[in-house]
Amino acid sequence: MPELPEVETIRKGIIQKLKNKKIKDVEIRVPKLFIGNPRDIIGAKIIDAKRVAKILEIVLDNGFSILIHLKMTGQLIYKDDKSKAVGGHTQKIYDADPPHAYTHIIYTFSDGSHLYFNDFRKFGWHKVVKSKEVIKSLGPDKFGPEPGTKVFSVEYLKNIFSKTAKPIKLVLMDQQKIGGIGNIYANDGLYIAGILPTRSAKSLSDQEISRLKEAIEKVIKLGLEYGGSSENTYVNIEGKKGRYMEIAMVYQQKQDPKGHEIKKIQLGGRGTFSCPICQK
DNA sequence: CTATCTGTTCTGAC
DNA sequence: TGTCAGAACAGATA
Repeated sequence: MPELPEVETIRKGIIQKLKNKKIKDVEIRVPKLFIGNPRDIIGAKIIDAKRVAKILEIVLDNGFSILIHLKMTGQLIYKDDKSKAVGGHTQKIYDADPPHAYTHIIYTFSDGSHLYFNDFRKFGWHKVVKSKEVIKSLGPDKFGPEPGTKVFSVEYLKNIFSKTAKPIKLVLMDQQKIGGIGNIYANDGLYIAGILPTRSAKSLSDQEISRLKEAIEKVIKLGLEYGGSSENTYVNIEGKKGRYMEIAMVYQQKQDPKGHEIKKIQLGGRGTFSCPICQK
């Protein structure tokens, strides 16, 4: 599932492809993944797409929004009647042209085009809520500031880090404290900053915190530039993969860019990668 | 075949 | 109230 750069890439795609489209119908094949009343969105027009951390919000012209979380393996793929979403020859069903066995929700627009939601693990969800109640429905204090915003300052980080002895990597991935960072960018961000993922958050010096802030913002920016990471199933709205993994420094790598051997451990149940030479 | 991974986050036990 | 394993699910990989 996407992290901030992946979701942001999809958000841009939605604006590009879906703006001003009218929802004619929605087919819900797996009811548990769709929360809310489909009647609230049928006949409405898409006017905007926003993002809260890793959650997408599709804004409609009738006062409702569709919130979408893709979790680990969710995909949103847009197809008009003539285009093929996924080019070329594919062996796996999951990479095939939707709809297929893992397509769980299908939006049909009045011009005959479709938006397909695929998710083979079925962790993701769609939820219809009033646009005004988006924050309320997600939980007002559930998302910390996002990298790249004014609130995401060295001062803010100093404050939250000083309060916990947990490994720094877990704090970076805690959505309540910081919004949008997942496993890939946490690993690579710490590498760029030269800080070991296991370090206790409160042990970071002011200088390290400032380095970490810059590193996180840099790695998120790289993710955006490369259209996200496609280690496994992530694709953008046109069904294309992102290229961040081509430049990933430690995440899922055997060696860092300098040829040092990377050490892999488990931290909070997640694969954690670091270079014992470059990170202290 | 078995064990262990996987871009996330919520829940329930202690 | 904080922390942590396990759950939700369906593969792929060694």
